[in-house]
Amino acid sequence: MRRDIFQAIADPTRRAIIALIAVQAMTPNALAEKFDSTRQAVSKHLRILTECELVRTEQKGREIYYSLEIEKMKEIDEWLEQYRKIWETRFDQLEEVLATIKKKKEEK
Amino acid sequence: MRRDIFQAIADPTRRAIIALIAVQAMTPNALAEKFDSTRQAVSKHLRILTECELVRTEQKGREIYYSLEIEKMKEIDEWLEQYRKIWETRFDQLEEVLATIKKKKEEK
DNA sequence: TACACTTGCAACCAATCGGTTTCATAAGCA
DNA sequence: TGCTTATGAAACCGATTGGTTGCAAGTGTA
Repeated sequence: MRRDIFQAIADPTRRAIIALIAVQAMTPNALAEKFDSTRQAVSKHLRILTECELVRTEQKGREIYYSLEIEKMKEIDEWLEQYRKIWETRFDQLEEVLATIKKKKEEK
Repeated sequence: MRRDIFQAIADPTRRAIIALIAVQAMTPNALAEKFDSTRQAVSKHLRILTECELVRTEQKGREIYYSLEIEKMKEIDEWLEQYRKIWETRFDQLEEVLATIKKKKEEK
């Protein structure tokens, strides 16, 4: 199935997983302990995260360590960029307005 | 129903709506013309966007203009901030490594 | 080899999602 | 006052989601 990073971060449990493995690599079992749901449910989330290349895996014996593919997170940042431009422009305009007000005040 | 901004941007049609109304306020009818689905489907998306306060509405006669609440988009930026820190740190570390390599080269 | 542990996958299920059609309401216009 | 236009809400539907249980495969260990 075609996975999308925006769909991946839509679920709060997956965002929590992302936050955890961003700090340090973790096994599915260790992750599952942090949540109320079963290990299999966490495993499903990890599969979704894997499908959209948000995580990296490293096998160590019979354990598999999952860690965050931070580069992929930049995709969200890139998407956000167009909107950041807008709010920065608005902020600049606001500053301009404030500066004008201040100037007028000083002229009085 | 409790709405979440991450859930709101998960759908590609909603992201397209966001992109359109970021540029200029639009009516549901005008928006629906841009998509293959019905006006009612677009209306549903607008309701979801409204529920999580991502859009602002302005009634003009019998038309309702929808525009983007850009401030709300900052929430995503704030969430992303923790990860931006990570990739910027990694980038700094990479720069450091490159600088060291360069230095060693020059010492030869 | 036998057993315990870690993991992924398949089957199933209730809830939600994104879409449709139908209908009700409100505003402009002849 | 009718008629058209713009919109939202409700009812319905198939697909998807997030969860479960059960099972199979691979790895470490006594």
